[in-house]
Amino acid sequence: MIESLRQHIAHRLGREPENIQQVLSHFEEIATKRGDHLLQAGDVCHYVYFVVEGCLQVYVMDKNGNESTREFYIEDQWVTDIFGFQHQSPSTEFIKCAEPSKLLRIHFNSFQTLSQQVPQFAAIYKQILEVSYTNTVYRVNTLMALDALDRIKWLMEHKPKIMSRLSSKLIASYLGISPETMTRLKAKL
Amino acid sequence: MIESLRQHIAHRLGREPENIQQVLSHFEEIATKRGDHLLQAGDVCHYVYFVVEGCLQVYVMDKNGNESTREFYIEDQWVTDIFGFQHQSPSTEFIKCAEPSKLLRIHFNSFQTLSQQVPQFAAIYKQILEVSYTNTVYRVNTLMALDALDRIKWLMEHKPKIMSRLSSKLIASYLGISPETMTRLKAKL
DNA sequence: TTTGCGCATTGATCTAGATCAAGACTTTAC
DNA sequence: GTAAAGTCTTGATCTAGATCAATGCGCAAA
Repeated sequence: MIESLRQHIAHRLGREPENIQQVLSHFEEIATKRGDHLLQAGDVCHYVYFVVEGCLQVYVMDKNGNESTREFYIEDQWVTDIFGFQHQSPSTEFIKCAEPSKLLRIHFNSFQTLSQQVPQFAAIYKQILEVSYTNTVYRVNTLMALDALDRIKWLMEHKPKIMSRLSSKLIASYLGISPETMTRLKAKL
Repeated sequence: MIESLRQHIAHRLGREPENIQQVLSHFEEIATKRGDHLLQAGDVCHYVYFVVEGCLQVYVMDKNGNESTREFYIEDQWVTDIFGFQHQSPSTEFIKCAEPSKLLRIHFNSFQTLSQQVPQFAAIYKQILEVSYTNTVYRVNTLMALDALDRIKWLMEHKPKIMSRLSSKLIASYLGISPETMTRLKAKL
């Protein structure tokens, strides 16, 4: 399990750093069932998660109690509530397992230590930030500029794994449409 | 004009770094009129801009030719099309001056040089990335989970400067609603 | 000072997508 | 294996917000 993180890091840096063992030693393995929550809105997020296997859903709850999914994270991706984690303040988001998952997690304290002491770790964090920011910018633009049908097409083209692995209901909550509309629009593809 | 960037950097780092002059020397001052474009979709974005005075609008065009504004940037903020800039690839976004503005810009080559050679510059860049990412995450969540009226209230509370400085039309394009709806909802506040 | 263009407002109408409801199907739990 | 719960689909209806159209109002250019 930790092996998959080792490879991820080596791949990101283009080589395996000499202090990789020090980095890996701060991570803890956990296994979850579908539906398990890793974070509830209002709680402080103490961890960054690395998905070894499975899928995590990050969402908020609207005033009618509907889930709006900001993002899904699958194998080889990093997940946290970035603001709440950095400031160790209550989160506005939920993190839930959309599939039974195998995860590695690193605690805030370890994260701080590694960021300061291991330049390679800081470098990876910067890379993750850039990719995450870039993705989120696209997310805003597709939400604003595309209608429901084009958002479905966008997802099929850009995130085919998400499209095929998850339930229509979850995908609808990611696309900002109701499950019924999802059904009807899929017929038009 | 460059003085404002000097202060911004000193403030971000908590002190004025000894090599500040080297950093500042890579920036070029430009002044713009309202409506000037700094980037057109399809072009490669060669610069990162620092807003000394004024306001920049970053937007995309939907298939009906409507502008969807991803973000407005005012004094003391950094602007670029992050993905296109980093990869020096054609942009999907436009950057336009929403007000006559005074800007400092740094070219991609200089940016690369400073990132590699000046740790303080890299540190500031990481800070900007974190803040930008955090803001964009909130943007996705407000777009998805709030209705039009609540998005207006959110903007008034969290970005009062934007709300009071810019035209209703521009604000509507940021909130993802039509100018007519904007007029009608403002009456309900 | 005039001309004209972009913006704001208001009213009338339209529509994409939501909501409500009901039946069939598929997982999950014991 | 059966009960219970969640999911998918289809139909009927509703609604938030878009679009179209007309008017008045700044404000910028000549």
